[in-house]
Amino acid sequence: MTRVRFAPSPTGYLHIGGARTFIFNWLFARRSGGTMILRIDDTDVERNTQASLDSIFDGLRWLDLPWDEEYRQSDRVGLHHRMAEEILAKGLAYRDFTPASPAQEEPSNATAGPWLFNAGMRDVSKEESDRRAAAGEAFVLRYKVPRGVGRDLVVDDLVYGPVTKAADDIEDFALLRSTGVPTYHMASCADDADLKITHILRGQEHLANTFKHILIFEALGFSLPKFAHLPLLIAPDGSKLSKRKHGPVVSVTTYAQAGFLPHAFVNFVSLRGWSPKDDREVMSRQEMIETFSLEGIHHSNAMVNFTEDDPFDPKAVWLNAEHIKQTPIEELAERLLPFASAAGLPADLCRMRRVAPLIRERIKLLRDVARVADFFFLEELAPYDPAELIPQKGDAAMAKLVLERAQEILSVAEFTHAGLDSALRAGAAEVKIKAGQMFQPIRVAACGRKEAPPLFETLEVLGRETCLKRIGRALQMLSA
RNA sequence: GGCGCUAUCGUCUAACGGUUAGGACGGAGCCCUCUCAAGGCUUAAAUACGAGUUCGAUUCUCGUUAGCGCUACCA
Repeated sequence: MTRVRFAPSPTGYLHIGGARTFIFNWLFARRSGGTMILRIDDTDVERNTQASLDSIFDGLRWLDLPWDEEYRQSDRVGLHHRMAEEILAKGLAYRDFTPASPAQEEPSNATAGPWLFNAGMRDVSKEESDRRAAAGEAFVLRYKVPRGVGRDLVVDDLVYGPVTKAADDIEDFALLRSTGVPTYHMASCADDADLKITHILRGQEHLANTFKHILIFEALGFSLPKFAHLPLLIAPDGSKLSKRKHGPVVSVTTYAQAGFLPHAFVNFVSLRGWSPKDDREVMSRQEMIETFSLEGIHHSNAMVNFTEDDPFDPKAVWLNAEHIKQTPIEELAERLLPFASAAGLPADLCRMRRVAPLIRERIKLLRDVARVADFFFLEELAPYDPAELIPQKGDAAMAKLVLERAQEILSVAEFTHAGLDSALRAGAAEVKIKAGQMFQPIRVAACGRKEAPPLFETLEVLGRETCLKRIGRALQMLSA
């Protein structure tokens, strides 16, 4: 039985890269009929925040890919300690009493060569080590990486193939901090083993850590899970996406708030670093589950494009538009409504159901509803330039003529697409102008701008009363 | 610095060792059209560099270069 997990640490909001790791795990689990586990890796007490935790849950719930089991590492420290003790008892770890030095935490100091271990500490006798520990001296528990025996470790990665690293190049990494809190490596491996995780799909930044994890599994006598590392998502500057460096543009919440459809986001993110290899791009959830496989995962990093003025990758926006076009009207209306309300429009679901079909292929993000459809909901049109009322190759007199004629027509015309179509075209013919010249002043009068959905449907939804009122207002503006 | 990973149009990607190196986004142009969209068509745009193996290399090997990641008592 396949068991996979997504294990975020609540040290920042959920970002695109994390979301993709979750999505790939989810897809892999669903594809294989396995179990998807969410595990909150909150061992870094210093940096954990409730806000981050909330952001992670908000983001994951928004994706709408439900998981099956949920754990929190802080509930399981007993287990981590037991396993760390076991490694120590087996003589595969040792206490390092070297005091923590801030200098050592700065990676920039490592230019002289790789740090591998603190000299002397590996060889402190068991008796002395026990005595100093019993006396209350602080220590870091470190894994005693086999040295000088020419041992090679190999990760048989499901994506990258066999990757080898000499044990001599691996530093004596920490298992327990001097505070007694288990490190990520310790806690993660202990939990993966205990939760019987079968496949670990995670970002490639962990590929190098995997050798340490193999050592831990080995020390504990557990069989290894399968590893599959994912190429990184990078920013336009080429660096790995990071909340600290790139800010809210990489946050899942930013996409949600802009009006991405959750599945469009999932679709977009899945296509960075994975390909169905058959040129398909717009895919349903079911299609993705059926198509997903580790074979399609690449080895090289994928870029997510965003700029100061445009936080969203054009491809993501395009995919969102495609999914919007495929969304049934009723569902679309429901999803649009909160965005209209948030923009301060007095929108209601009933009216939105009629507006949705008119804007469905005119919006790329749900929030566009406010920009594109405001005039459907506003009682009073926002001020606009009366010059807009003047048709192509026409003048103010023509605009006036058109609007007066429109007033007469719309007072009596049947307010349906067909009725308005024939009545307005006939009107244009009577005053001997082109249909386009007839339509523009009416459109601007009704919508307050030149760009709008097709005229007849628009008038129909607006209704006779509103149309006449707005045309009257436009006429006033022309004479003013 | 050490170790690891990677390298196809601007971006995402396709291509049993044999293709005019394909698709998509974005760009440009044309068509359609009551505006805006949507849609249709056309077009520009890539195998990082150098060797080797081979009848033949985007594909395999080596080197160079470049990028990224790891090198913490962060994950």
